[in-house]
Amino acid sequence: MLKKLHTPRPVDLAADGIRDEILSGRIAPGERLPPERKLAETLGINRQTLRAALARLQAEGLVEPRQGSGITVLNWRETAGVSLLPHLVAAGDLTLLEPFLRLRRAITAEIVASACKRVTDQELDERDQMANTLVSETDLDRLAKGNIAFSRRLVQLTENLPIELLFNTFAAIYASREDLQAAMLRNPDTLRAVFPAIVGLLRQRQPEMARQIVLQVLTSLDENLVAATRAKPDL
Amino acid sequence: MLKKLHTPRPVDLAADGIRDEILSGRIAPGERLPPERKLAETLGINRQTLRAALARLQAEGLVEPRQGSGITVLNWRETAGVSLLPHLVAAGDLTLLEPFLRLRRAITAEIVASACKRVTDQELDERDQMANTLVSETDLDRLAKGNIAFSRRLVQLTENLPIELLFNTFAAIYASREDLQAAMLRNPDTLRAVFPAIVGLLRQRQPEMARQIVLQVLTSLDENLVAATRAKPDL
DNA sequence: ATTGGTTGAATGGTATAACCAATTTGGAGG
DNA sequence: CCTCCAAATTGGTTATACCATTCAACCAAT
Repeated sequence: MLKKLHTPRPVDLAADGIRDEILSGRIAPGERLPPERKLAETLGINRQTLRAALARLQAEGLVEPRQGSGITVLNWRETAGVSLLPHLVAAGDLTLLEPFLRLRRAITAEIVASACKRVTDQELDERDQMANTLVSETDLDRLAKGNIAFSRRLVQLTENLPIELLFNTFAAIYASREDLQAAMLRNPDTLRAVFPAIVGLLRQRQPEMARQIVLQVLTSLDENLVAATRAKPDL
Repeated sequence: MLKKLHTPRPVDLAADGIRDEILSGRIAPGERLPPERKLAETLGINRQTLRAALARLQAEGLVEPRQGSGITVLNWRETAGVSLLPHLVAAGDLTLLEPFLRLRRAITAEIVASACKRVTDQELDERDQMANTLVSETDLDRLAKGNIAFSRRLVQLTENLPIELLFNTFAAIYASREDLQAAMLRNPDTLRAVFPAIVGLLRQRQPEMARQIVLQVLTSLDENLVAATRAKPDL
């Protein structure tokens, strides 16, 4: 049940390669990529395959082609969307961890606060049961999966589609780097303690108080995580 | 200086068409798209062009092709990223406004709180000057642009790349629907009053207090905006 | 010399056809 | 009924040609 390690596809190699050129700054914003025909020859792939790769980069907000003119490299810090985040963390930039966690806990606080307003008694019981199952979960892999599932259910409670989509991007980040998830599971007890705590907050139905508590608690947890990864840079 | 209204390109039409089919639910998650060859013929375009359109949808997390098997439609509520948001609001779903604003103000509060910790005296003076310019700005278009610029500068203060990227997505939404931005400018005075208020919060350098105030104020403003758009559904 | 339009090259967008690679399907053989 | 293999199905890639847009060089008229 290991990862597929099929021969990497040309389109993936091309997209990753060009993306790396842009993100590293070796191709500056405002510059233009070589013409497709030339670039394809350089990369040793067909022009159509190259175009497929370029389509991805365009969707990510890194480049903008213009017929007759060329393909200009955009200033991705001002044009790229959150979809770029998984690629950035995949590149291994550890300084992204702290900012990312900061964003995540702001969102999480909003989620819990919003859920406080909408949660029904039935939902409360279901989450309570789910939390009880998770606190006694010993298998770390299932604990991680349960964490995602619990969080997603919480998100769905808010009936906030934009937040749901943002959560999906977060989940994609975890998926792209298992080591990140592993780091979060370094001391599983703290994670296990989170679920009942959240249920307790939901039960009180005091949104703003819940928001502040979540912010406080997560800030403390995240600081530990950052410190731990700094000590062990193998993440 | 109007919009280019060149003949819409086949790849755009195809991508938008298929995306709409998926988002509207006419193609259910788990189902498979017709084979590329057949679908291309149906749409009256070439297979390569169709593949370019499919590449976008894949980047957005709507479909997942598998060689030999077919192209399966994903459950986009669980797989799509925030990059889908502009397309959703472009589709005209007004119920998205309130959730979106809720997310936006949670982020904004985090931005201001984070900026409180990092702002330098020099930055403070520059933002103060910028705010003073904006409060007396009468041209609505320039006010809107100044708003974006002011906000972006604030985001950059946080030195939080994930939040920067998220902000870019928000900016893309405004760009995709000018009417949304117009709605926010309906009573410009409230917007103009925001800039000095934020500078005042930065000056106090009390992050958590700033967060709560921003949340309170924006909640009030956003409620008015939602109510206004409900009254005038022309947004 | 400046302005204006024209022409041609450069470059991204689309079309057609063929072949490769992974998957699925269905029948032969046990 | 099960297993296994071969053919059909389907996405991935290559090759080639042509269309549409942009831009620069050039030329002519003022």
